[in-house]
Parts: sequence; C-alpha cells; structure tokens
Amino acid sequence: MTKADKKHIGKRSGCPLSCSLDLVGDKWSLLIIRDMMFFGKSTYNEFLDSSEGISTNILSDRLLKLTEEGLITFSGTAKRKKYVLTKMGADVKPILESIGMFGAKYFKGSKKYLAEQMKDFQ
Amino acid sequence: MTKADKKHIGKRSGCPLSCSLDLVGDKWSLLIIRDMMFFGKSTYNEFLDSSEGISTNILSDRLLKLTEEGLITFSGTAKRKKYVLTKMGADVKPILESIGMFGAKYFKGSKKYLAEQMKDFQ
DNA sequence: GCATAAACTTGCAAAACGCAAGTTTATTAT
DNA sequence: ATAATAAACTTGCGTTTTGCAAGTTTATGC
Repeated sequence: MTKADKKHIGKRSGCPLSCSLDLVGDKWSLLIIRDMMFFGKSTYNEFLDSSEGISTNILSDRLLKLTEEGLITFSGTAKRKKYVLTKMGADVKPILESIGMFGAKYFKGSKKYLAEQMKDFQ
Repeated sequence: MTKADKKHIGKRSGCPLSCSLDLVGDKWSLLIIRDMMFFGKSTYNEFLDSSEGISTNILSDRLLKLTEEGLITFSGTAKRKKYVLTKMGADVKPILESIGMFGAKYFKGSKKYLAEQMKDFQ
C-alpha cells in the first residue's frame, strides 16, 4: 500500500486495528457512542450536556463522520433529529466495555462516577 | 469537576472510558502497544518500520507519554533502548482484541493483512 | 578510524481543536 | 398572534497537534 493509496482511501494500513482507529481513534467519537448506548441519549443537545464538555463544532463534525461511516443514523426533521446506533454502531459495545474495564481498574474514582451517572439515568 | 480542575489533572471527567481515552485515545498509541504485544517489537526503529508510517517526532512523543503514564518502560542505554510493556500496558490486551475483532468484521482485506503479518513475524 | 545505524531533535507548514458568538427554524408561553 | 425560548447547527479565529524533511549525537561493525 503506497502513501498515495493510503491518503486516497483514508487508511494507514490494512490492519484491522489501524482501520478501526482511523474511524473512532479520537477523543470524542467513542464518548458519543457511549452516551447513546449506555445513557440513552439521542439528540444534539443531550450530547452537548456530557460532563466532558465537547464543543459544538466538534460535535457536529463527529455526528456527520459517524453517520458517513455507518455507525449511526438519524430520524426526524433537520431541526429535530434523533440519532440512533446502526448494527455497526452497536457492535462497538465490546470496545467500550474493554476500555471501560481498563479505566475502572486504573483510575481511582471512576467507579464513583459510574454510580453517579446511573443514579441520574435511572 | 470544574474546567480548571480538568485542565489541571488532564482529565475531562471521571468516567473510566473518558479517562482511558485521555491516555490512549489517539491514532498512534495503541498501534505502538500492538507492535510490542503482537509483533514482538521493542526498539525505536522497529516501531518506525510499521506499515502505518509513524513520523519520528510523533513516535518520540508517544514513547515518552506512554512511559510517563506507566504503560511501558525501557531497559538498556539511552542510545540502545529496549521498550517493554508494564503490567498496565499488558492489561491493554482486551482493548486491542475487541477493536481488532471489530475491524476484522467490518474491513474487507484486514484478515489477509493479518495473515501476511504473521508470516513475516514467525 | 570510517561508515553505518540507533535514537532522537528541530523547523516549519498544514490540519485539527477549542471557544465564543451568531444563525435559522420550531416549539412553547402569554 | 406574538414573543420568547430552544434545537441544531455554522462561522471566525487563535492555539495546539500533526506530518514531513533534515539535521544531530553517540554507538557499533568492518
């Protein structure tokens, strides 16, 4: 795979790990999927509310990219969108779980955080 | 957690997923760990050789950060370093596996890539 | 002792990010 | 009916991160 090829198809290599990271290997995409999968969020403003504080332009960008990549879709009108996970998006679950387990092991206080979130969520 | 707090401790929230992404949520860190864990790589130039083509300054930066964060260490002299995974680094394995499984499912050709890599590795 | 290699560092241009403010259409309240 | 509020963005701009090429320093091999 030449450098031009890589640029053209937007992949750095054929490695399954590398290809996946080209999709969701940033600091926000997986958090949006987390909010949909575990906290039942589906609208722009719900995503904005997350405790991590994503900015509006980045959120727009990620919702568009995740849609183009086939991880999410939406229903409703342009001004009242409801985003939902596709099958591909739902298949991200084991990734979130393994990263979450790692975090729960190595970051003190993160279990407390989960308890808080679940209380709000019901 | 206030915005100043977040900046100070370098975390966006207490969420275990978010905390983990603050460490390895970029396009290169997990590939370096992959190279150590699955392809037996341990030196700077071995990492440089990967098919994804990481640039030298980014590799330096990531090796330093991964070391500071406790995921890797090194032995040997400054000019002949051998990097190894710590226990914390080894605990990243389920993350790599789940992302790899996802990639193998959704990216055609990535299985072929794996076969190639394993042939070279032996 | 000379050339090659390992492990970086530096400089600079391009891309991505973060923040604040503004825009447009839809719903809710009076 | 109209005014205010809210949803879902967009735009502008300064800062940070990335990518690429070239250079540096010390160690090894011949």
